[in-house]
Amino acid sequence: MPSANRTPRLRAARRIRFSGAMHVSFNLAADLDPALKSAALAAGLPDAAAFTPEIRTADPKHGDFQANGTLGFAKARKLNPRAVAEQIVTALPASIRESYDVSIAGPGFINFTLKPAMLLAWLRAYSTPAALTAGAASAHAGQTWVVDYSSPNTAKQMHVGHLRSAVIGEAICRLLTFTGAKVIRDNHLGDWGTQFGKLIYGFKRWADPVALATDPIEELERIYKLGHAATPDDSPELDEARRELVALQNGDPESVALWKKFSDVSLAAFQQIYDRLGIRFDYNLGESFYNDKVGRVYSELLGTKIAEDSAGALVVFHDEHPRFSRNTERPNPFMVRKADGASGYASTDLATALYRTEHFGAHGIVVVTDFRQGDHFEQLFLTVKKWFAAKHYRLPELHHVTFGAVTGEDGKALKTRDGGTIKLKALLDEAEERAFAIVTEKNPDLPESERRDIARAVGIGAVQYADLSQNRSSNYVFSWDKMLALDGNTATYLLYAVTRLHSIFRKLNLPAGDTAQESAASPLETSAELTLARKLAKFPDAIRLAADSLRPHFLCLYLYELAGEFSAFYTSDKVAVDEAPVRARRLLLCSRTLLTLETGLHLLGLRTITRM
RNA sequence: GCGAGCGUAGCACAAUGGAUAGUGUAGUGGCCUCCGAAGCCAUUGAUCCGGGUUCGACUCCCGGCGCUCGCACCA
Repeated sequence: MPSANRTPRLRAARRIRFSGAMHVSFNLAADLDPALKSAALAAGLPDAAAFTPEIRTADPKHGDFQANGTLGFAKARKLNPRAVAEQIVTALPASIRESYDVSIAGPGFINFTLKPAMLLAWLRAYSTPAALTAGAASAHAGQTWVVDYSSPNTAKQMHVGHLRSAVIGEAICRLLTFTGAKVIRDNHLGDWGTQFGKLIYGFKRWADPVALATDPIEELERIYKLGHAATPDDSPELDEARRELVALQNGDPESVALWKKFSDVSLAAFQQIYDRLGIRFDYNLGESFYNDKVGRVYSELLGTKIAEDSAGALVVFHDEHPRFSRNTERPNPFMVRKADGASGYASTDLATALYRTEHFGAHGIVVVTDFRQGDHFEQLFLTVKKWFAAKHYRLPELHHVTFGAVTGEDGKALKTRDGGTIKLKALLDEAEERAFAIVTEKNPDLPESERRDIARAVGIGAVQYADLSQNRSSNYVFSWDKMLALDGNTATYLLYAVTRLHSIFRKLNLPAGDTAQESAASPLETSAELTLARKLAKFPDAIRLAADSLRPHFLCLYLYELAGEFSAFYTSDKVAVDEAPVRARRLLLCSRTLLTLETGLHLLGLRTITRM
């Protein structure tokens, strides 16, 4: 029987070469849509040109992908959906049949299950960070996106309410970069406005040089509170504070020097937080930067008759809109210039949108703030659209990424002016301390410096992940235990999976994610291997979902499930077995899982570690 | 008053109009002589109420109820 023995081996060898040479799409589901459309035409279905396959990733118990489109298509034409599905499936091109097991289920769903050989071909094709990046980079290739996030007020410490914008914004930046965009990170600081009159007023009276040297931002915050308390409405003190503001706006050297000092001190303090969160802005173009750019906004909005005078102020009504029309009980106009001639944040935001479009050539602008500013940004975007259309400026995509406010135990939003808010620095410190205690308990033999480093990654990661893993636009109540949880669907679980993977390669004395021995891999076989491989091949879908919707929690969910499949695989299938082909294919899975988890976690802004 | 967002097990969350609504945590019961138990396996438990659209609704529409927030010179 030598020939019978020989033939399959030859075929297998050819198969591998063939798989290596043929094009394997990064996003596998993308191949199904055109294939089903042409199958519908080839099957001669009535009105086949109108058929849309509606490809979705499927519940794993049904397969990898499913086509839902036959149901609606058949019903609308009084056809039997299962019969339609059968005609389409029969007409499917051979390439699809080679890659998938195809079945029809229930009322007419078409299910596609990737064949093990196709899974392996995909895993071989996307084996490096460069391959993943190249695969993902088509979505926003050649585009420039400006992301406006964090954006705290200067002269105040960041508190827990500032966390969400910073963490979500950074993850969005990384997702956009990964999908091919050139991203400009812009910190739109609140560094201009009436509060600086009060701050200078207070500074001149109560500044403590010693405190200013040791903890400047704390001292500035103290001074501002004093200044605010000392200048009640209609008081002569408030008039004095206003004079300070006018002096600043008129360029009085002493006032400008003070203002500059406040900004520098604040930025330095913010950067300490940003460093811990892995954030580095390209620009810190705060409101002050647009101070001399609002004049053009006024004249162009007036010239195009988009803005009008109302009670002495310059405002924009959107009469076609139910809420922003002048014809409502309590009109809510977009206030471009106040009656006293001063600019507000509407005018600086308009100037900002123009600057980002003209100077940065933005294709898209993303602003990350909590939902309370929803009306403002809706009005802003409506106004920008009319303005840019009237002046024939190119209109970028405008996105307001909202999220719920962080509230206290009473359900009320935390506010800076009230005492008792939790400082962001204190939160991060506490996170690291809790993580350090756990690391020390679990792994007391590691040197302290390494335990400290691990605690930073785990503790900060827990805080980041807590904010990223939920989509909710409703508020959430701040809780130390919730924010710093280290069990369950948390960063800890994902980092633990990463460290186990590193440990496997360490034990075998192979470089992390080693791919050298993969050619020896035998076909995927066990249930745990196949389940893990299927999950790995869904990475592109998770990226697409998260990047398209600007919702990082889709990526969190995917990574958590991937780590779960890995943990199950790790428990049931030993990697370091003696049979070389089995070991090779399991190491291939480990290598790819490590690559995917680390790539995904870095996209979320988390730092990964090799031991914990 | 007008409007927006939210309402899913005890608690905290998920579900791009699809199949038996998923997970964590807490509870219960198992699993370390064996690549790391910060883990794995099993199990109890839920869509605010009432209509509508759809072959199919947590999801879309209408009407209630509840919570949070926004509504002219603060940002």
